[in-house]
Amino acid sequence: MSEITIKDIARECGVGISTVSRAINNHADINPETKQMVMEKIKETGYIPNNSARNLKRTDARCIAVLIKGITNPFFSPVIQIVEAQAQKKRYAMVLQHIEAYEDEVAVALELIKEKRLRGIIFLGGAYQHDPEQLEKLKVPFVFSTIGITQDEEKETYSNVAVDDRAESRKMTDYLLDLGHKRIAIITESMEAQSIGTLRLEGYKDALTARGIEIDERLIFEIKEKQEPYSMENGYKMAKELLASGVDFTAVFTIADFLAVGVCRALHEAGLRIPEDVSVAGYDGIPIGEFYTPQLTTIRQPAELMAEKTINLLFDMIEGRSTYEHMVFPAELVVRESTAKPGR
Amino acid sequence: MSEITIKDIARECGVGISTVSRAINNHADINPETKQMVMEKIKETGYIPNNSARNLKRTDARCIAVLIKGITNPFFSPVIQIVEAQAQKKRYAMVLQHIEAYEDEVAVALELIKEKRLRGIIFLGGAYQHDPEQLEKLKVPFVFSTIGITQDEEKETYSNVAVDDRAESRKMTDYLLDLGHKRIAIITESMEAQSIGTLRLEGYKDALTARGIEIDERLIFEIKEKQEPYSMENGYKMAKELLASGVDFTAVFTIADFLAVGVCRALHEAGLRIPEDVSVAGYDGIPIGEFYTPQLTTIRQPAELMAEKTINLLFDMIEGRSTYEHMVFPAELVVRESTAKPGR
DNA sequence: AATCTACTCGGTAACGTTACCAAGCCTATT
DNA sequence: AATAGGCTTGGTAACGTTACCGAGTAGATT
Repeated sequence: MSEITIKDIARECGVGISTVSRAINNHADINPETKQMVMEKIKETGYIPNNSARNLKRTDARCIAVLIKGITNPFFSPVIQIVEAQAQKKRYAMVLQHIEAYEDEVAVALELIKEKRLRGIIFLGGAYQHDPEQLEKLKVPFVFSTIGITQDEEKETYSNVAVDDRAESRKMTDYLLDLGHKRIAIITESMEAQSIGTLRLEGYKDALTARGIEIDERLIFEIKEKQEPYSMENGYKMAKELLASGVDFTAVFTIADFLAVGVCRALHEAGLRIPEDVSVAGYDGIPIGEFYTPQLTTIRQPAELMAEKTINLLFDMIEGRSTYEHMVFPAELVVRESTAKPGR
Repeated sequence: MSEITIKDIARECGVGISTVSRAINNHADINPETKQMVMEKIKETGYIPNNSARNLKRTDARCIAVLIKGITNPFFSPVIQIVEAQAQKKRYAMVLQHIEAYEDEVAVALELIKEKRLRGIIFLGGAYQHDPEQLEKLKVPFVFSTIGITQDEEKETYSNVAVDDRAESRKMTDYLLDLGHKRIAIITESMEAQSIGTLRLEGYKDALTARGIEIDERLIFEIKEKQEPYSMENGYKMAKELLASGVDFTAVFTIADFLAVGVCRALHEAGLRIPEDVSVAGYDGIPIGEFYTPQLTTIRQPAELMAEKTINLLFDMIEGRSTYEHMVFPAELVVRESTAKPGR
């Protein structure tokens, strides 16, 4: 049962273990013939180096991690792929760590750094506020991606790549207002979760107050569900609540496309036509929005571009070309079939 | 920059490193007071044990891995969550490894086993045929989940938890035939990929031949795309091809719900009504099918149940209560809005 | 008073690998 | 002929941790 080690290979080949190590790691100081002989033996025996031992000794481990909160979000999918591709190009390994909504991403990151010899971390999704002292402890370059930006000036201690959620949310709300909608319901995350949802709600409020429209709390629907807030099911449930409440509205803005899908279904079941009777707008720009009927009006985040900038920024930090940076990307208002002028 | 180690803790506490190790690992042979003192120091200094060193020495690592091909599949999401929860209950760590469609899952698994001291592996998605010799090398219990079952008797060498894709696919085809459809187009994966797509196509053919209907190759559309075959976009493209081909059909059966969504969109754009003009059926039972308009008729796999059985089976194997088993679960034909009697 | 047991604890040898140093051999240079 | 320097190679000391052995202390038993 005992595993085969580098020593076994060395013995079988009649060389020293240093030589085997050199063969494996593409070191310069080795005779090509010796190297080939060793490599053949390795392939023959099916030997695989023990990475724990490697990481223990090595000084130049090339490994980064991506920490994801909520793996279901299809928005992350291209991000992961791009990051992985770029990492591979730089000959870095990438580990993917999925964490639950209630877990503390920074604590998990700390463990991860020790375990692997991590050179960098990318955070996907999650809270936008962290204990600076905790972050300090990471001691490894890290980039928050898609976590929203705040107005705080103390944001100086970390890097992030994001969309200005508040401004983009306002953009969508302004668009709906421009269409002539006056009573816009919004379906958002629980305010307690310090996540992007909070910022998007702020943007909604900004737009209304800028036009002197009073904010009607009855139009704001908060999702209590903590586990997986951005789900179609939650959108469906909230829309049912909205309909049952009897409050007047001509448009629904959800802070995620998944929610919008659920809303559309609920409205459809209630016999309401979209967009003739009610307009529905989402946020994220996930693929389903393009193939749903009606196609969803949304705010599309430049996922691919952001992913590329994220990984590049991380490597810049790892290689000392940059300390930290804050990149804000413009998102795009994509007008499709689900929104129109109020019809009544 | 040097990391803080167990030695530092021992020195600071004025005890031996063995004592610190005992404190960390909840060993019995330690004075509760000493333990508390050490633990406080650890918390104070922010020390985190180096997992590489641990895994190198340890004999009882408690870690399993889940290997996923194609992370975007929402079908896997509940599976991962359930597996993780069960693992946690058993105090096992779980690592998630995402691999590309073209990668060899067994080879990746081999590396993973060495790196972490894996006690078991679960394969999600991927080919259903593997080199038995390669599998032999794993030397660690593993379970294939959702990879389809074959008729081969040489399947004796591994465990799997699956749905009888061929039979279920036939079930759907029979249902469409019973409705009165005679010309059913099928959108499937490339035959080269030895994946579930192949089995589902077989089921389709079974149903037709059983009724003496000749198989019309013009109704079979294979997705060439290797990267991410089960996408809405591919469904859309294939449906466009189907429409452009001018071949007659009254129903479309896709081997994945995502494909069905794309098909629906393409049909909608072509001015065809679902199900009045064309019936559309999917496979998988992902959430979007319930919230799409029209709601999709599909084959729903019991994902949660399968996940639970998978992880239980793996632990049975790890703990020696079982060697290997083949579990086949019945899937459910869910009839919803997207299918009806042919209308013409 | 002597022995025994239970409870603690420290020292040390691994675990499998890589980094580093020293040494051997050969060819080219002085 | 002697030295220098480039290629190769092997030996050995770490890396940070846990398993194991042995030993010390205290109270309980003979």
